[in-house]
Amino acid sequence: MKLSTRSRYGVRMMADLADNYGKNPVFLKDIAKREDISEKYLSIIVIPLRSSGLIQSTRGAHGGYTLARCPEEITVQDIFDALEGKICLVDCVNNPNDCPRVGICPTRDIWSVLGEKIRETLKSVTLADLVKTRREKADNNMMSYI
Amino acid sequence: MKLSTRSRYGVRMMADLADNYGKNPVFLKDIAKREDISEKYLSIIVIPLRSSGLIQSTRGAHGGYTLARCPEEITVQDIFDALEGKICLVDCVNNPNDCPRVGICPTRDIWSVLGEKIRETLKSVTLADLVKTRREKADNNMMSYI
DNA sequence: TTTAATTACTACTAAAACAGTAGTATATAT
DNA sequence: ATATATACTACTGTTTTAGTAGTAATTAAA
Repeated sequence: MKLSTRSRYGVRMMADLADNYGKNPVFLKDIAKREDISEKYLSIIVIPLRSSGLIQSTRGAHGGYTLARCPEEITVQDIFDALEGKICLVDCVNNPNDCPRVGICPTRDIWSVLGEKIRETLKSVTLADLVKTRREKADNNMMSYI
Repeated sequence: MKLSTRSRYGVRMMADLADNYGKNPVFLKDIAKREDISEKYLSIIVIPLRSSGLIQSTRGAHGGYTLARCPEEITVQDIFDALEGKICLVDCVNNPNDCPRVGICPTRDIWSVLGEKIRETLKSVTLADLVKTRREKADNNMMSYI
């Protein structure tokens, strides 16, 4: 079980946008530079984030991206939904009819519960939380130089 | 995020063994038939289960597999450990030195927490639990015929 | 109205992971 | 001896991942 770079980069991108919330639109180029991610790759990842309504874009010179809602109202779960589709560990959880063993299988329930726990956890973290820890970490780094 | 068939089949196989705990060793052939999984494939999956000490095997005619401990003392987490290695959603959680951004990255903490939640959940389910739900489901199926 | 800067979109590709299959070797009860 | 099991190694087709490449469309500003 590994997280895809797609999801991880997506969350980092969103955290970056959250850190710049309330300011001018942010260029993909700058996010890519700050987060050390290929701009081309980010330009693919950004599409589902936009089409799912989490961010807004402005084209052309002085364009860029901004969060569509405030950081408090966007959870990591929202980002996963946009980038991975509904997290579903096993098909039979969402499509019981696909598997003839559903009625007797004792393991299906675990995957269902586990998926729910994951969603729950991801839902409990907002972009505002991420910004907060990012700034705390930045402060700590500053302090270590003094 | 999908679970691999490897892990899922492994858990089903272990649940099957748990259901036969205390009896004679179980043939892979029979597990494969009952669980509707390729015997050849199971024969690969079974190896790490054995080498990690979760099951014992007897070779030759009248051979087969048995649980090495009682069903109450084997968790789904144990099975994942054997089949997937320690669940690690992102490398930087276990190997902080691999990523230069560890000191400032606000997302790493989430992956760490999420991994812990997953482990916690998987650890809370024992093979005995699985056997119990399996038998309950079997009973329900019986009832529906009356 | 041209130009530079930016997002939007489509297609392609190399590498890795996944899900198995095939075949042989080894052990053991009868 | 033989039939029946596990043990082990190597191979293979498919899918997913992690990108790259190139072009089109849009817009602010000179």
